[in-house]
Amino acid sequence: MTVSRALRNPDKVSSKTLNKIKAVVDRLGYVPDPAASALAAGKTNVVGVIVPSVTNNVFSDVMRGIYEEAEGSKWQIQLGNSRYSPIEEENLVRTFLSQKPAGLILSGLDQSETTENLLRSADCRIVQIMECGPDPYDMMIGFSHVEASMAATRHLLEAGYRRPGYIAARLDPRSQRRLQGFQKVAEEAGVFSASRIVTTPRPSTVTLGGELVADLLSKAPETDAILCNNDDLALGALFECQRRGLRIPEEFGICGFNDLEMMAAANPSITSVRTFRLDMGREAMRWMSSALSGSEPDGPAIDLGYRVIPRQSTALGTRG
Amino acid sequence: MTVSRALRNPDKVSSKTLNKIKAVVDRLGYVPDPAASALAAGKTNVVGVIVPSVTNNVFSDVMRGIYEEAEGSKWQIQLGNSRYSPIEEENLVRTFLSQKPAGLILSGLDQSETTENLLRSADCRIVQIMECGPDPYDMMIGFSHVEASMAATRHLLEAGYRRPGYIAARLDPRSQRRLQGFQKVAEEAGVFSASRIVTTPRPSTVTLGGELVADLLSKAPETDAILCNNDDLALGALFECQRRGLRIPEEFGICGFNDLEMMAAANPSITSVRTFRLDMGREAMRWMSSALSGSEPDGPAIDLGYRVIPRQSTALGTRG
DNA sequence: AATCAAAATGATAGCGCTAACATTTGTCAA
DNA sequence: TTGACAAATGTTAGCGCTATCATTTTGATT
Repeated sequence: MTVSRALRNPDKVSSKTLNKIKAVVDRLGYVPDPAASALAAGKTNVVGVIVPSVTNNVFSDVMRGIYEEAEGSKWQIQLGNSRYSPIEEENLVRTFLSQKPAGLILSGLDQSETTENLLRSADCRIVQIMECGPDPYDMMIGFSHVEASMAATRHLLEAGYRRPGYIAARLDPRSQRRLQGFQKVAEEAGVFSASRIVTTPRPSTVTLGGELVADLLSKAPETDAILCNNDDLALGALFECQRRGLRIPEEFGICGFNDLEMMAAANPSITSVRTFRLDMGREAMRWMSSALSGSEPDGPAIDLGYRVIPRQSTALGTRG
Repeated sequence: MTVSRALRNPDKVSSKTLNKIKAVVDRLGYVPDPAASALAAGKTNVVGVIVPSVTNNVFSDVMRGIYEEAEGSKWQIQLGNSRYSPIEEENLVRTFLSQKPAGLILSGLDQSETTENLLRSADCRIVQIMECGPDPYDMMIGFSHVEASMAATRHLLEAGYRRPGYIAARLDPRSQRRLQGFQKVAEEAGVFSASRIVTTPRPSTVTLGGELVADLLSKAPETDAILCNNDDLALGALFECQRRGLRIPEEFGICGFNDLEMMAAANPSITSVRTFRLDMGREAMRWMSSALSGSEPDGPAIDLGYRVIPRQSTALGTRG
């Protein structure tokens, strides 16, 4: 028993015995069995993380933030990949909960009803990431996708573009909201046209960005700028425009979303909406840690915001 | 006991009782406690995966392959991020092994001595990925980085370039071997110059690709082509060359490594060495599954190879 | 030295499952 | 009907920890 204490709570044990124990542990190469510990204590040090994709740059940044912050702490990250499917998400939540995790970090607001019930009655701390919205399960860290894309659309209009389009691949709920933001601002400015929206259920790639732009230009050749649902599409769009000899930004403006590192390096550099993915991961894990160690975070939710980063690809030079 | 059997091994139980049990399980919402199971059985369904980076495109493809193949099986993936550090890798191996995993998938051949000892005496199946080499712990799936970069270098020479350079960021062991391959072929062809090699310990980004090319061109302005340690650098190099007005491929050839999807979409499209990352992940997990269910794979190791994909960025048109 | 509270350590039971073996039930041939 | 054997089910113990409470030790105070 004293050994158990020494290993989990060293300051509850006198330094003399502590040293003795350490020596023996070293000599024997003893490592506690987490399964036995979990069984006896009825809880684990596992923090489950559920993301819709492990390939996507956006989520890999978030994950890196989480891993960085968990590094060196007692919390053990376990990753689940829901592949954008609410059903797989539900299964993952169930699996994770059966492990009596200390906490759960998951993306978005759009869980299935069953998942929601599971989570509301779950005996662990929960951080929702990627979005801000009402009625969090517990804690929430994200930003408003609607507002972010509204700001991007306004930027296009302020830059002087008058016939903006939108391209998007696989429309997950967050992408939907970004499209809504675009539509709202475009309508308010009287420049909205449904024919300038091109989407596909296929997952987004750079190549697809080119194809979507090609589609868009054949359907609505008057289009003078696009807001892209993400940066991969934006890069593909840039390449396609260059192949067509369209001058950017003079004849055609391009704005991405997320501001991946490559956007600044492109030629011309590409305007994008910066989102704070690494910070989101870090903050989510930091909140989780402090909640688990008893100190409640300030509020139930934090909005990390966004920032439109104007670059050459929309630098038309004329104003409204 | 019959319930335990019914849940793990349904065909050891009569269909009558099985149905009864299923009904009750459903009604009660019973979910087995994995910790208790692990403790009693002395083993788990966990397959630990250790990768050096979760952000890197290369590893995220591999991970996706692993997740796809594990999907629906009883094996539970647990991911560890060693962040290119042998010490963190050692800790992860220790942590994973304390969980009595069914298997371990890890990258590369360059474990620390302690890690190697841990793994050699580990009571679980092991698949090494990313590289092929001698003396596997257990199973091995990868390709030869030396040969792949040798082929890429030969491609540059055959395309007609005569003063090839090499740029690389953070030189992990696999990158080192790629550089060696370049050097070997270049030396054999009598076109090697150490001044045309530019490296940095910083992690690679698109921006960095531009900076490295700028460095290279100021140190060795005669350079007429580069082999890039990865595709991010290649893309950055392309942009930087375009900014400088260097005509590609006529004045400067660019070859990447990995053949990320965006290489084909770029303008001009970028030559790269295709590696089979998704397949590597899938095969690794497939081998793991079959090894764990008793059917041994054919051999201890498989070489997935590579393929140079010539594109516009090296299409000089002249031949050696 | 005697007293007492606080700190440190120890004893016991049990977490929920499964391995191993024991027992019961079912099936078929003689 | 009986015995022999396989299939199905049941019994028991214990996996390696930790919660809880009991006991001992320590150290400060009278």
